[in-house]
Amino acid sequence: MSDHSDEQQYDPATVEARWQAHWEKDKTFAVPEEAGDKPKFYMLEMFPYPSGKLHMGHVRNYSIGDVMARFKRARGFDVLHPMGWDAFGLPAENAAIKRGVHPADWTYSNIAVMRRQLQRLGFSYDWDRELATCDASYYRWEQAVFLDLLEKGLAYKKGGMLNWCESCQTVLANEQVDADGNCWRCGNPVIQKELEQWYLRITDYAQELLDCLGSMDGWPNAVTTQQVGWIGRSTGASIRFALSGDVPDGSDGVIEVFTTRPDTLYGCTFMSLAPEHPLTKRLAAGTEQEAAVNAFVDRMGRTDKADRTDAATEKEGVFVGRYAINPVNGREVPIYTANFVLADYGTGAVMAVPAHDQRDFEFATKYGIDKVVVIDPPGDATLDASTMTEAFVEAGTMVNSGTHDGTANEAGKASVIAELEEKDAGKGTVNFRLRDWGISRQRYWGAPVPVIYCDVDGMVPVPKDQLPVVLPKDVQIGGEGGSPLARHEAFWKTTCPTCGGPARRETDTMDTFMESSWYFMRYCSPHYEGGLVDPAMAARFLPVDMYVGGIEHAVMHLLYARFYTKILRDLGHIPAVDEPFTRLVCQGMVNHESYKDEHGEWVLPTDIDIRSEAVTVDGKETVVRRATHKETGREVSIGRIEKMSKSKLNTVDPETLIAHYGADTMRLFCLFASPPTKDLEWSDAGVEGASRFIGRVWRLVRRHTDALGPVAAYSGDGSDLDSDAVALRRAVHQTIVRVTVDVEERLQLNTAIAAVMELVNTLYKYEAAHTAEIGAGGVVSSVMVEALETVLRLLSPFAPHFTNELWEKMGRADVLEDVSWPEADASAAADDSIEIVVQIKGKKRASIAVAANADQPAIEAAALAAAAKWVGEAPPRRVIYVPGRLKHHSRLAPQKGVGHGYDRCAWEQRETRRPATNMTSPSCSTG
RNA sequence: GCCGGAGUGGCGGAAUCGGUAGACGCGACGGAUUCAAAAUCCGUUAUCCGAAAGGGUGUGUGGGUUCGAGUCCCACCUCCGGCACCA
Repeated sequence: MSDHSDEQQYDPATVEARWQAHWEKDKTFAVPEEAGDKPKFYMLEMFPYPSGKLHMGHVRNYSIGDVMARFKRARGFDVLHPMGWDAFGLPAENAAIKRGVHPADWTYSNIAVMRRQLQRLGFSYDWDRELATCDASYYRWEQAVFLDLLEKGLAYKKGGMLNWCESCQTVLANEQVDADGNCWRCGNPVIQKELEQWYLRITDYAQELLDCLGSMDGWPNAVTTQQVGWIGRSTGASIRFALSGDVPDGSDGVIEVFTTRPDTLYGCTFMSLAPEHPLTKRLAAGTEQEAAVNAFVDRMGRTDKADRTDAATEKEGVFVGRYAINPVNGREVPIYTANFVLADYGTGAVMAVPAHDQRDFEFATKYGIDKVVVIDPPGDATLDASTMTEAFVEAGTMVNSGTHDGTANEAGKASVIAELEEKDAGKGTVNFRLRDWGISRQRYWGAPVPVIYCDVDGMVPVPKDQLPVVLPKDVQIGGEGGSPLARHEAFWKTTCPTCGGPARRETDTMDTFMESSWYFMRYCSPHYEGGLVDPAMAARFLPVDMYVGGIEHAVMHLLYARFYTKILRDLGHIPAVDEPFTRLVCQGMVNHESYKDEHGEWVLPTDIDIRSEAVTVDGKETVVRRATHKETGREVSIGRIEKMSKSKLNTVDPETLIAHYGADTMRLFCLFASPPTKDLEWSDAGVEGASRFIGRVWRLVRRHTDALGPVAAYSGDGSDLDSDAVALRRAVHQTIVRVTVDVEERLQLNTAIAAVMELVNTLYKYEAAHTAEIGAGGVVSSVMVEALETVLRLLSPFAPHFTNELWEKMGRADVLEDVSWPEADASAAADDSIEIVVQIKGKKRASIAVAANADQPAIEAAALAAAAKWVGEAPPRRVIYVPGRLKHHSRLAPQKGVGHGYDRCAWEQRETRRPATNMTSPSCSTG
């Protein structure tokens, strides 16, 4: 009610709106057109899918990025910090089916909502660079690149068994099927379906994609190791086995296998083909096995791939009725087809060595096939195939292997390959687990593949001057299956660019990961008409210096984007860029407690009341949190802390919280509650704490602006200050160092905020002890102003609204976005007195305060005196002096003029303390 | 099974190069202010023994290296993430 308290009370809604309007009007975050003297910094966060509204994960992701963008700006960089929309994709189509909204309308209205939410959070984006991947002005360049890839043979069409999601009605790339064989997006089971589709030859780049990982120091280990595993390089040999007997139709009489164990070739006793291998049925044709093989292959074709390739599935197979000849020992081995052999890895055929491969062992045991030992364990032991219970897969010495006998098996790999090469029956080779990237999607809401089919000329690329192939808006989107484009005659009916005759357009659209593979390039020159990126702007801004996003994209988006970067480099668009993202930060998940009622149903956090109760358990008093339902009053059980998800009803809505607390509070909480790379546990009490801190700073600054009016910050050398003021300045300048290191080097934003909180606590104490002096307007006032200004400057990247408001209230004419990052004054930050901890045998026994410039003998003397009680009369046997140890700054106490421990002195006096007669110290001896 | 990551007070988390474990925040408790409450401000808060001074114990478990270990080494346990019949 009183005007004074209103003035002291911080009102986020009005203050934040004011600054957001200012940034928008002023285009504060636009990058200068021309590159000047400043270095560039390209700060990027993964752009969102416009699903409807922001969730907490977005708030956290973008808060982290915004701190870095604003910090780098203050550090003197030209910061490129764009935002846009990953706007193609299935949810738009599903919404259309469910609610009758057109995907475009749904998408653009979601974008409008989410853009407003982002602006409401005060992020420092250059909105003039905003892009949406569903705009034809964006995807036309993707289509142009596709045509280049087609020309170079890097894009091709191939039929085969594909991952198909029945629920999404489309194919999926291998990366998009999770470990349980479910769709990455909808979670429904993925089945196999025979289809033709478009692929990009990512396998051509497998080696480079792998090689570069080794030097990508700015990426988290978790991501690079995942990518290494996904690429899955293995070295071995390809070996040609000739068929025994007459050669069946359609075969050149040879079956090639890939193995990583050429050293076991002499132990090969059969061969296994994938059921889908082109020779499987042909080999069986005309033999008495024909019917059995056909039945087996057909049955496998109907079996779910996830089940078939589950390691727990029992191995089974059928003899195909023919034999192959082992090229090194001439042994005739039976050929089987087996369920566990994968058609799309290696050649789809494997040589089987049951004694040294567990899968082959199980298969051979089941079907009574010979086992031949060719590797014996190190030492004198020899293996007996008839008594083995499992395959011997470890290193050993080669036996039964002709001239290789006695060779260590590792060396034998090379010598067997040499023998194969000599006999022209094989060679050393490398295989990758990575498969080509399937990019066709049988859906509407994506970028059309720019290709036309003509009965006369076959597949004809759309001429570049006819791009873009625009996605038509007037489509019938229904759930009846098949792509809406395939039912849209005006779209697919066209004429052949070559012969002018009637032709049909490709109705597949591209995987949305295509768009997200190069959007960061388009941001460099989003309105450029001459190509996908203006070469000058690409040269100026690429690569991205820091990229922040979720780890769920470790092998999908992040692998595709790396591949696409290399493609575009080789096409000449970005000649100097090998890798897109110099530093990658994967932020942790946002988690929240989950709640269930007595029926085991999930309950919303907003529907319950939580209270703490003191209870006595086993005579010990502890605090227990209990929850009750607001409406029913029934007890609700507090469950595990889980990732926020709609299904568990444990989400919190950013919009509501922003309306209540303001953007600064939300940002501060997200950044303070845990370091960026770790999971964050949502806590309403924690949000309150962040809000309280802002209020605390607000009141502190307002008290002084009211009392003092504009006062210049202290600029002297400290010689005119008393010890308390010197100590205060020391705290200020030490905080500058801490925050700078935490943000710039460690990306430890939580401790950066904690450091400012400490400084604010110190200021409160100083204020209480020196009210009169501060109000007097003299040098002490200016020291206080220096401190307050520093707090605002250090806090501005985290909470830019209220800091700007206070900056203005302090009488500053500029805005914090134009104020450079504070520089610490080394002499002001230096301690005059430091605390030394004295350890005896590693235990802390005393601590002494010494002058910062005290030399070692003086410190040792003081330490000895302080530790006299422990050392006794005899001199210590050994003194360890550890200079220059910076310890945490937690014990700052400016009023007392006590510094903090930079040095340490440890004492050891093993023998003198414990006489040799002490039997409990056998290791001691009298010197 | 293989590959990553993590385990620290009642809770979220600090501890930068092997050198004072528990910064900062939350919660709790006490005090000030208030008619009262909220808000705010101040203080206490790992644990055990002790009136205190002081001391013992303590970073998932068990060993080891070191004057000294949350931090390094060895062997485990638990949880999270990824991959998994890739020959």
